Amino acid sequence: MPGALDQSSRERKRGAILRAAVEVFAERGYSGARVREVAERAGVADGTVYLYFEGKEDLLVSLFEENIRAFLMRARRDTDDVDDPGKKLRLVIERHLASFEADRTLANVFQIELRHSRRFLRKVARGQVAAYLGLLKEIIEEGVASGRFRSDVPPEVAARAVFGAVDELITAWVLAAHPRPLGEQAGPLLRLLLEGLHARRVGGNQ
Amino acid sequence: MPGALDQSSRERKRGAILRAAVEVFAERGYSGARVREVAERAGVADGTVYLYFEGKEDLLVSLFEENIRAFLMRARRDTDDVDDPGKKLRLVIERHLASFEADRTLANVFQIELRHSRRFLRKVARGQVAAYLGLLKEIIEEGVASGRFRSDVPPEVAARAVFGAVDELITAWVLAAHPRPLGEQAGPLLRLLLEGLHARRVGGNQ
Amino acid sequence: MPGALDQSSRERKRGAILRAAVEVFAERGYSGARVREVAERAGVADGTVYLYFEGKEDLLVSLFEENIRAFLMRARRDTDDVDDPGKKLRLVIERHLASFEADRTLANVFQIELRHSRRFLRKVARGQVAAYLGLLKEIIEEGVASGRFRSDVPPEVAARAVFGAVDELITAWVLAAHPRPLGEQAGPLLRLLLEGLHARRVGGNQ
Amino acid sequence: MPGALDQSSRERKRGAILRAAVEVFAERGYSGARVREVAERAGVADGTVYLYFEGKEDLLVSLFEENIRAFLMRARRDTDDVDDPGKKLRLVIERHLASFEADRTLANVFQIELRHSRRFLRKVARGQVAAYLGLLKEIIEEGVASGRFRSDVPPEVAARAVFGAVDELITAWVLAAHPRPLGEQAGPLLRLLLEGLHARRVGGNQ
DNA sequence: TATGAATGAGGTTTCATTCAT
DNA sequence: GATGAATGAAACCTCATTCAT
Repeated sequence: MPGALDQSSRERKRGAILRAAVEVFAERGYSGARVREVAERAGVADGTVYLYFEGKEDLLVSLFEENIRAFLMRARRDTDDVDDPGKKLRLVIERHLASFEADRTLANVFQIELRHSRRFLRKVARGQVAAYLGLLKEIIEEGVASGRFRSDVPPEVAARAVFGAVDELITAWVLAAHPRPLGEQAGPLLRLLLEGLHARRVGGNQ
Repeated sequence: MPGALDQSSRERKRGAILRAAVEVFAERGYSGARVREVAERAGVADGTVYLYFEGKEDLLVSLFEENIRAFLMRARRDTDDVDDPGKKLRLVIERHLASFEADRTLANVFQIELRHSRRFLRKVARGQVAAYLGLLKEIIEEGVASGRFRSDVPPEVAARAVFGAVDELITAWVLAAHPRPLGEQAGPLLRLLLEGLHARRVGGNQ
Repeated sequence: MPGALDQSSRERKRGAILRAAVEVFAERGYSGARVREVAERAGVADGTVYLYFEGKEDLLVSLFEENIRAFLMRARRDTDDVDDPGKKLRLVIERHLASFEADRTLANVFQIELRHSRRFLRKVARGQVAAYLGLLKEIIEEGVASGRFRSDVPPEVAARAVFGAVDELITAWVLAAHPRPLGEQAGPLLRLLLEGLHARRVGGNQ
Repeated sequence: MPGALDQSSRERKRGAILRAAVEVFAERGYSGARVREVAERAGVADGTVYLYFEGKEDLLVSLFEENIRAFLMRARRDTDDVDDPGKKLRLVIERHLASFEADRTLANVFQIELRHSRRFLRKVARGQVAAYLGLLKEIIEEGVASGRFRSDVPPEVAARAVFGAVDELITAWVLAAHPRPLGEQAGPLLRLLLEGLHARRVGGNQ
């Protein structure tokens, strides 16, 4: 089958371009990034990028979708055979934080470059992020249904608040010159979200 | 002093340009916005914009700084003679939500365009946003000191989480086609942040 | 006569603007010079410059015309009661070199900024420079008529060559980081122009 | 290597752009010239100019450097096997005049546009023009060493004077509405430079 | 499939000049 | 006369994308 490229070779090249894109986006920002530089680092010609992706923005979209899809799969697997919704939330958030802590370059792109325009933000918000919010909401709904979570906070609002809190911690970590480990912040954050700010009387909190 | 402009006249024109800028940024996004269009809507010549601002970016910076400064002043005034830190938090967050709900166009610019690049995000994060986070942190520290807030969540982390949760709700509201009133969400959000997700037994919280 | 400005006051202001212009042109070059800076240094408002000059270019024209007119008057007075055309040439060239050596800032403007465009160069070439070339030509023609200068070099060509040689020495002096005094070069230059490069036998020239 | 351009094809396009640039600079002057017009005349897109040159100024620099380099090579070849320094000078000057007479458009650019700013003038003066002055100086030094040229005119000064005289004749020719052939002026000019203005006794000059 | 030369749209900013006061 | 705020034209260059080879 001359001329035809086997799947794995295609995938390998595609992956190389995507990895180069993460680097360049992280270093130069989305609008500062040149397609040419992505191509160079991936070891292909400018035009080749367009054989694998629709354009510069598609690079960002693909980057995002593929990573978040993988994250969601792992998150769902993590929580599948857990019953306690509080524990589920803990597992998801810990994975969320850990995923980014493991790759600050990628975190940079996710927390910052991904949000560079309204159009893009909308696209992102409606796609995989909505799925992630959906997962959070499901967990919270389960919690409410089982009576473990309070029912006077709409799961929709709670899910967003949880997401926002985690997201903000990560953004701060990405922007900081000398960030403190994200993992350290999971415990306090969960205490806050699950137990609230108020001090409890005797026997206190968790 | 012929030729010289009195202060109020200057301020009026400056304000007109700034308001035009909010509109254009909201409609077209920061990079899609043209200085010419801002000038047109403000009823001045292109060059006049540069008599009042250093450039396109300064338009965004000024917009941001001036609005957040005003917000912070009001927030501090709101809370100055309140003792209960929980109530303080409530007042600040309510004002935060209300400020944006009052001007969706401005909200759009704040939640989205202001974050269009890392450089800008950093600038923003270090300036007035840091001051806002500082206010939240102060309130939380007071709460911890008085024993009303739990001490096992570092105020730094709590402040960021609170900010992130509020910020995310606003962003969702800005992006939504048919958003539900932000004001409605203040109550549940505060319940979540102050009391936590966990249900309390009889006589519980609130 | 209220409202009317006496002549001397007008002249004083005009002179101040012109002097400021020389400085600014010398420092920033013609196209780099801002009318505003000229006005500032002269201590007047931007618009005032236009009450005394037609515009930026007229500043340069006036600068040039007035200086060269003065130079020509002095040169003619210097040579009026000299008979020897060789000596006349010497006096004119020495004054030319000395005039610039006395004011390097002005020299800078004359040798460089004055030539910034074809249109300007033409205007300059046809005006006072033509008068200067005319003076040189007259002297040479006298020399030819009196048999002291050779007749096989058209005075027109000779005048231009003389001017070009002097002009080039001055330009080099203006551009040099550590220039040698211009005065030193008058002697050798005149020997070359009057006697030529060829060595003479015994008792030769000079 | 699909997509790659062979050398000659590159050179052809580069040459076309350079030729177009000479025309446009000559017609409109450096600052009046638009890159777009250069591109149009060369039959390429605006952006293509930037694939071959760094920018508008590089167009002028390249123009200059390449032409003067070629001129210098020819001049050195012309004089290589000539002994008499007077004859050498004649050959160089004749070539200098002839080169420009052959291309008035190019002459225009060289005599006028090339000198449009101090920065540029310096760059030009330090590069290939310095090499040309060096050639003239060498010839004169040889003449002095061999006793044929007088030793009381520093070769440095003589070289500049010679250059200035030639340069001025060319500039006049470029600016003139109805110029007289440059070639005609070589003889008188050389007589002046080699023999001087003074008439010689019996048997005269040359 | 891969290449990379070519394309060409697109916009901020400066600054000489004007003119209402 | 003097001021200085306002005007608005004008153009270089970049870079995502295309397409002939």
